[in-house]
Amino acid sequence: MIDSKLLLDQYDATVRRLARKGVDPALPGEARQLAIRRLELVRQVESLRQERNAGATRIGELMREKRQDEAEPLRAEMGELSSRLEAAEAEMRLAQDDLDDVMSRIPNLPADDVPDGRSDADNVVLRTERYDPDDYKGRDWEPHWDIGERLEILDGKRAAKLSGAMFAVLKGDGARVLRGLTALALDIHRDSYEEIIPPHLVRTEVITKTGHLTKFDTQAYRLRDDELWLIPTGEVALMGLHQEEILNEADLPRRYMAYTVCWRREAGAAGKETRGLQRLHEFHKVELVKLCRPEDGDAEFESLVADAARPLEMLGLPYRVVELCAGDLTFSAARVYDLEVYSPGVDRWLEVASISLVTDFQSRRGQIRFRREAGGNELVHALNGSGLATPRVWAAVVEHGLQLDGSVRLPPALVPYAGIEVIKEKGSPS
RNA sequence: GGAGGGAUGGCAGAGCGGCCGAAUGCGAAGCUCUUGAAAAGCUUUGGGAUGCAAGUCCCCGUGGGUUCAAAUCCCACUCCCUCCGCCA
Repeated sequence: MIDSKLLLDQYDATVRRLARKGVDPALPGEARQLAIRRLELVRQVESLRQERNAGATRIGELMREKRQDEAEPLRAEMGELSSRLEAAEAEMRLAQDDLDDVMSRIPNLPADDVPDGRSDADNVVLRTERYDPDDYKGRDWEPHWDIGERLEILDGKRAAKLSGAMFAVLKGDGARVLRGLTALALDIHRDSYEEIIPPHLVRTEVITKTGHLTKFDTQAYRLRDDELWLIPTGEVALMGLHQEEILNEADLPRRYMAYTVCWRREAGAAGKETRGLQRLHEFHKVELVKLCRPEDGDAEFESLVADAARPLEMLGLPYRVVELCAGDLTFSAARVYDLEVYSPGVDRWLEVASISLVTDFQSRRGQIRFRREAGGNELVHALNGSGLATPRVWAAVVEHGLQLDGSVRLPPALVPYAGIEVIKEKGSPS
């Protein structure tokens, strides 16, 4: 949620900033009217309450002085006032609910230096590392799902038998590669991020306040018999950690990482772009989250991008950094960089990490604050990014490792973690 | 799943329907004293809304109710703890 005061104090500028994200001005306009209405009602209610309190105190005094006869008429008067107050309070609550409802549909403001644009076509490639199209000419490349089935490390048929489309079964060396990737990622960040193993089921309240559950976002799976949700990303659990807390300024920044399973309903049919491990209902991910002071947000963002790129560097994968334009930013982000790895098997860039500067958008709803040493409490700024999203990185490692004899050579950095160097076809000579 | 107990400030822990945003203790911060430290003394020490400010208003797990007036009485819910059962 953005600060509703912005709609009262800096309306025009706010509408302009939201417009860059493609928000119809009618929405902030409606919110502004509701905010004004709420303020009027708050003032009205408070003055009525002041009157009531004064009257009640007076009655108390009269009672103590045994002046019943004087108290009685006042008491009748106060009864009447109280019912007026009750009505005003009910109206105020309604106005507050209406305002919250509209505010929850307004996305975060884009950072001012985010490029203009409407869709992913307007995103900006900031840099490309280790990619040369010539490297991929003159030989055949194979998509990871074919390699996986051939080497018997990925079993799409049985995954479908167990759970349906967009699920995966990894076997043998395939499973070891996944386990190795997560261990690698956790090790890389062990000195700068505190590792957390959170619950994978969270309360409605927690997932709502992270902005991952809204009226139009039904990504998350819900348990039938309990008021709990399967986390769609570790971010939900990590951001939930400090909800309703006031941290000390000296304790910031907080940097957390968590290796979790992520579940997403991914409403919409399976198809060409979801083959293999490209998009799954259930996958494993190492997530990075930071909470920091507002003034440190930009620097923390830059270092988070570097941290997210580090595993790709170590694995020797060609990747590029893409800055999302204002119109393509996610709902709660002020700035997003995507890391995309080149997949020779499908000849596409696949998003393997998304790093977001969320500013105070999530902490406002979750009430995650910090106490300034100079005095006063403020909302923390939050950032999140993938430390390593296993399925797509798994796919990239397998596709890039493909050798002319059909086997797959793992990147040297992964070897100690996976415990193997080359994945060969079963029964082939070793 | 069954039985009982509880929820008040950073923590512990009082709180007759009005003088209670709330005693007291601990913790923390500042100051005094001291060569320094400790000890002692003094002071400060929750969150939020509204307002230029003074102030006013709200918050004692959450939501309702009774009342002129609720931390205090009533109802519902949630969570936590203990014991029993089940269990990796």
